[in-house]
Amino acid sequence: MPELPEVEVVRLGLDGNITGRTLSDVEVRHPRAIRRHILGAGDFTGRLAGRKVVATRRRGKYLWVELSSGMDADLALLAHLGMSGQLLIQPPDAPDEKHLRVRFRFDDDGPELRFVDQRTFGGFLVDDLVTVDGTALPSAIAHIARDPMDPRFDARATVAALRRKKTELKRALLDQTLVSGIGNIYADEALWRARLHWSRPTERLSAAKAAEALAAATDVMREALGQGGTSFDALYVNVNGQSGYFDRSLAVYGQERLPCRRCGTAIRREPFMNRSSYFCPRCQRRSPG
DNA sequence: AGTATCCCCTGAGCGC
DNA sequence: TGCGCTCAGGGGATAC
Repeated sequence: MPELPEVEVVRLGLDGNITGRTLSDVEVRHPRAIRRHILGAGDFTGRLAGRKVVATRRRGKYLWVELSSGMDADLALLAHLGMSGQLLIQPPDAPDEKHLRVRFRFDDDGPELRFVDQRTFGGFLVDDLVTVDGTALPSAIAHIARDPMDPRFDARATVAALRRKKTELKRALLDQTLVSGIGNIYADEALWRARLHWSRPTERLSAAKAAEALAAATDVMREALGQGGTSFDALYVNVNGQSGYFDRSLAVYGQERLPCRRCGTAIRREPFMNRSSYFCPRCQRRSPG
């Protein structure tokens, strides 16, 4: 469940299901799921056993759980879902999923947490918390910018930073060190709302239009969160395996050849960074106008 | 230093 | 049927 709304849906599910519980056995079923934990599976499981989940957090598309650690320094279990990762709360006797990569058991023998990930782009690490700009973050994501749902997100500063870049607007919106949480779906939706073409050079963008694009991204992600996120298929589900409904509200993403909701022109798809950009060729011109 | 491309993986859908 | 190709809500590691 990759973009901000989907990750937040997962975080909320984790919060209600594992906060206050203590980890016991952790089973790493696929090494790629912990490839970013440099010290390996033994260290990973050893550092988690006996730790209690005290909070769940998110920045952009990353989420983590803060673990009580007694006398030690504060620790976090950091997760990224990649393209196809799911975090599921399951009864211990539920059959293993085909792509089960990590199983987290708790000392109450209650429902377990499972990481299921078809493409293995997602994964975990146990990390130290550091303070960056007044906020505690796992050190591995110290470079990730605040996302638009962060109370301390600075829209003006982000607009200024965006306009200092020399790149295409959509690349900037996807740059997680500039603003985090926006992915391919919500970038396209935001650009459509702001009537901007994905390839608009950032240096030729007024502050007002940059602010509009950013506000549109914020709005569309907030709306998507309200609908439980975007799911086209069973890959994108909450911790209980349920899909969100925002796919019904998408104006352009995945809508190639369908009429634009504003002007009726057929939505187009263009190659973009080995993926796609969807846009309305009439509402979203390459040049200002 | 900042930006752009490559690459990691599995599976679904399509044309032939 | 099966093969080969394209495509998929990501980001890090390199290359320029």
